Amino acid sequence: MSLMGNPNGKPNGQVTPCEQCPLRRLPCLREFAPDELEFVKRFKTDELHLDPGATFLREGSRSDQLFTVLSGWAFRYKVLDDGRRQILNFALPADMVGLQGAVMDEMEHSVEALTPVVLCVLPRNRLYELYSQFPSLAFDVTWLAAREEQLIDEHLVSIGRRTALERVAYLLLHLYHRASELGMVKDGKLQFPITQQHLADALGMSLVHTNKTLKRLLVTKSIRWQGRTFEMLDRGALAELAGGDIPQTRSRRPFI
Amino acid sequence: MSLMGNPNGKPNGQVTPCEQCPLRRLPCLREFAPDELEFVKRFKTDELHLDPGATFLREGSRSDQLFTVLSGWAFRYKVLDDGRRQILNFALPADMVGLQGAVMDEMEHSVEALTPVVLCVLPRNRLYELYSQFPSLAFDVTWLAAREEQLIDEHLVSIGRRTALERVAYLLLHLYHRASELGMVKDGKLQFPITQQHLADALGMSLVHTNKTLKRLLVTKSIRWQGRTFEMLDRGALAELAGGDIPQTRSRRPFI
DNA sequence: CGGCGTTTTGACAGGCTTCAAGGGCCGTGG
DNA sequence: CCACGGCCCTTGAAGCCTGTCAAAACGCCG
Repeated sequence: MSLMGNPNGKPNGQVTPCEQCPLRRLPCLREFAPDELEFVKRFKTDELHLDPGATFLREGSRSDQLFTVLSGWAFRYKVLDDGRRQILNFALPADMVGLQGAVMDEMEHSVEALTPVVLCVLPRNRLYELYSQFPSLAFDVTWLAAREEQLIDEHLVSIGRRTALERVAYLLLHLYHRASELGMVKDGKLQFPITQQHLADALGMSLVHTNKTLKRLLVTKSIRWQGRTFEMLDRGALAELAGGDIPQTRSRRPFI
Repeated sequence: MSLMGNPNGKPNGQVTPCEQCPLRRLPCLREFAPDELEFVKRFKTDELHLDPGATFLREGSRSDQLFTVLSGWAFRYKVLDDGRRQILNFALPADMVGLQGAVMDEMEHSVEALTPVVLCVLPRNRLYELYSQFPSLAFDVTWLAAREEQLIDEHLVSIGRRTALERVAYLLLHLYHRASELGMVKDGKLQFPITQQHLADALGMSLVHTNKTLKRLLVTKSIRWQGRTFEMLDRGALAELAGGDIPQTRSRRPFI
């Protein structure tokens, strides 16, 4: 795999042992059984530290590995020939990235880091080994894939059928909700590494109109967003504007 | 599972033995190994025959089974409180439906038959058994999930970033392409069970504008669409209007 | 201080939705 | 056999929503 455009890609640095994986501390994630943990330890070949802006998976390329996000934000996207960009969704800690490339031929989308990102590296050619030896983990991979599809489905509804204001409100609510589950929210405040251009490209809107819509949202005082800090002031009001709150995931979420 | 609104749901009819499964005749699908076939035979508990319009998976409900489409067309969709509908994608033969519901808690979308549909019924509570005993089949399930996500990704790009004309052209090209792989096209002609309302709901456009855009497309003479028959006249021209042809799937596609 | 990426604002054109109404096709029932 | 209703397709008109163009303000960093 190449890390073009990433001045700071540091493969083979210190690899955090899985026992101390930051993800294992998260209450929203399920625990590994001892033998699973043992297997995953051997499965993790490397750790990657990326700078913001680094594209670590590229549309059209073949990837030899798949990743789990250990920390930081990233986003999946596709671009058309003339440069139009569509952000498909955002990847946060505990999200798996690159499964499509691992299962199929080549990547059909790219992934870029928004913040400094730490990735757990899993070798693509051993994925089948995981399926053979640990069906429970294989099931978890499927769980993760199914959940991601669910998120995209909801996103599709937004872009297809929601008004501009609803779209913005829903996406912000969605991201806040996910970050909150991961313990990234303190006092209703969240470090938010997204620009309005990202928002626009995710929502299928122009930058200008995104900005004006966001302004309309801000005067409702349901949220505050200054600099890189996002603050939830009135979740109920925001959910109202979004046309409904986020559906809860009941089952215990796996990670690998 | 309930089959509300389906006057003709015929469970427990004659179940086609897997050896004679119509899908196995398709050259685009991979073969089962003998022991896989043996297992799948025991895994298939039933066969469901549905009428057009039957909703066989419903948003918000728990489903005890997942399905493989053996024949016919269906579509996945979500509706907002006020009735706005978004079609997420279309399901054709060899597509798996309901995996989200089988892996997670409850369905986040509904699925409705467009034509008479025959479904292969697989019990949800035995999915883990499949994962334990046949990692190769488990891998196939993941493959199918990954591919579906890929299709939705592309759809998301359409809705978010393509013009109305490009959207219509791309979706028609996409459906034609898939139907073609499945041997449903003869002489460039295809039985097309979709109304303009379906197109509109899939593309996130109004019915009126979909109609007018379709008219613009028809005068290019790249396609013909009369009654229930769709005919491809100039695929190159259509691909041009769509802003690119469909990316080919290289790896041999599995089905279960 | 200068440069660059991001955020803001205004103006304007046109794409798209909505409202409205008519036509065609087909199955049902008188 | 014909009338009727339902569903789908079609078309026109009006106006809002949204994209594009342009320019300026802001904030951050070397």
